[in-house]
Amino acid sequence: MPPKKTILRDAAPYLPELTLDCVILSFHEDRLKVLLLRWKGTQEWSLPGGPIQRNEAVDAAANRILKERTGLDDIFLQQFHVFGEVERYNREEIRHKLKHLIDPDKWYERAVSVGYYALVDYTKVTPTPDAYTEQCAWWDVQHTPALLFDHNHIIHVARQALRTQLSWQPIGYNLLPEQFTLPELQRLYEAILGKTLDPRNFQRKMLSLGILERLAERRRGGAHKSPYLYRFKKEQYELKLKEGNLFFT
Amino acid sequence: MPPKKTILRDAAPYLPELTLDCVILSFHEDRLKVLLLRWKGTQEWSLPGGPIQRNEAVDAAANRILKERTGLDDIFLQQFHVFGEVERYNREEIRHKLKHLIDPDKWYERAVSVGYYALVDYTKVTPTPDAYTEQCAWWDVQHTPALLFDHNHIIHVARQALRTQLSWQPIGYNLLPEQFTLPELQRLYEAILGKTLDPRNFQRKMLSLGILERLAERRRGGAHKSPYLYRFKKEQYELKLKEGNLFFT
DNA sequence: TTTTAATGTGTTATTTTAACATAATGATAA
DNA sequence: TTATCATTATGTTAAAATAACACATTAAAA
Repeated sequence: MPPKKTILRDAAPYLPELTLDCVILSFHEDRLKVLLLRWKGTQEWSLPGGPIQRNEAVDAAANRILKERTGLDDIFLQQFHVFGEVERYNREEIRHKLKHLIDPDKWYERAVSVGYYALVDYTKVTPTPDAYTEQCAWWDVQHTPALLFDHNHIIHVARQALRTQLSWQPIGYNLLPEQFTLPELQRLYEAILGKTLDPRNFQRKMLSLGILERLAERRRGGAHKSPYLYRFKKEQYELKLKEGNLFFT
Repeated sequence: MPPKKTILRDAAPYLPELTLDCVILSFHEDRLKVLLLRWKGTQEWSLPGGPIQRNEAVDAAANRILKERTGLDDIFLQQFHVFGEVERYNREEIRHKLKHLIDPDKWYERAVSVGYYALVDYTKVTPTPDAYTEQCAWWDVQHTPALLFDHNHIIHVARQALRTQLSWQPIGYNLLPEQFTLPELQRLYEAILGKTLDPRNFQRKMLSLGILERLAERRRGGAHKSPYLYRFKKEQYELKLKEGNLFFT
């Protein structure tokens, strides 16, 4: 491989050949949603992501991207996999689809990507495109379009990781608004686990963990019996997480 | 940051600023062991690891390093964390300690490292140093010396990951020789979990999983009642793993 | 006022776990 | 040759967790 444009690359503020991709998930109308970007002048979508600055921790870069795309700070963000294959995707195809947007030399190199997932409150996000894209929107994670790069695969791996980490991570805490009902929490767990749960057993188990506080209010407006509102007792929640005692089947 | 030696670096067969570190674990005399390297002309130890080739998958690089240090192929190898801090360790200190061995310019850059752990059969390993080191040896994971770089920290994180993944990974399968006794398997689990288990309950639970085959032979030579030998039923083991049903408390 | 479907609470049988006891074994020491 | 003793194998039981059920309550809509 001949050296090329080396001065330019090394002068760049970014680490070459290392990127990250963020699977930003939320929960809305009983569905898991993922935040996607549409590239300028195309109908092509991809995950948010990008390169890492030379003087920036990888975790910090993930937080920066999360902040830029959602407006949110201090959010649960978890690295879940490194995508380090040489031929992660068809680079020629990307070069063709995005040729009007990017420097072909810059994007033609093999890159390793660190995958992160973030769990955010749908109602608090302001989806914001980046310099290369013109639309940022939530997609039902079950019905994403064919994405650029290997991003469908990355989403798949993220969801697997989320399922196995469900017991050790503060998952409800970040995906739901501050106040929520038990049926809402149950539907979140069902969406992540991909199976239905018995509401009576779910309720008993959740409450027995001692991490929920029932409020005086109920959620009004539904067609039927109005459910109680709850919020997480933050200290107890984090205690349980440390103990690894939120295992859920 | 001024550009420097850019031609040289880009011509290099390795990805700049990306490395990997391997926490190679085995089990011997009831203790978890980790494979460490001693650097030439020093008393300084570190984990095996190194850079990734431009045309090489990151997983392939980990397998290459594992093979070079142990002689083993086709071994369970799991990436567990990306160490992406800017100041992972004191680079000045490393530069001083290893100044007789390395090009200071090359090693003075910030690097991101992908952490892997491997679980190997102690009896099958031939510890082999690399070009920079003159000794490769097993250390009790509880009593490692102060290591170079952030490698004590990497071992710590690897052990945490191993504990939480104990239920979903084929851990016994790789850490033990083909034939083993139930007390040996129990002591392995105790070493990983860091706590003692009740042998009666352990035995019943293990056997109830249906992944062990009892052999006619017993292990002779112990001072007391000779225990039965077992081996894993590979298909059943992998089935259980897929189901995520090896949870162990 | 009735209907309807979602919510909250309750019951029970089964399974799993935790805690504890004891018999069998086989080299070693007496 | 026999007794000793630590280790292994197997057994028992109470407590806890889980799974699979039934049913009363509620609030909007018909």
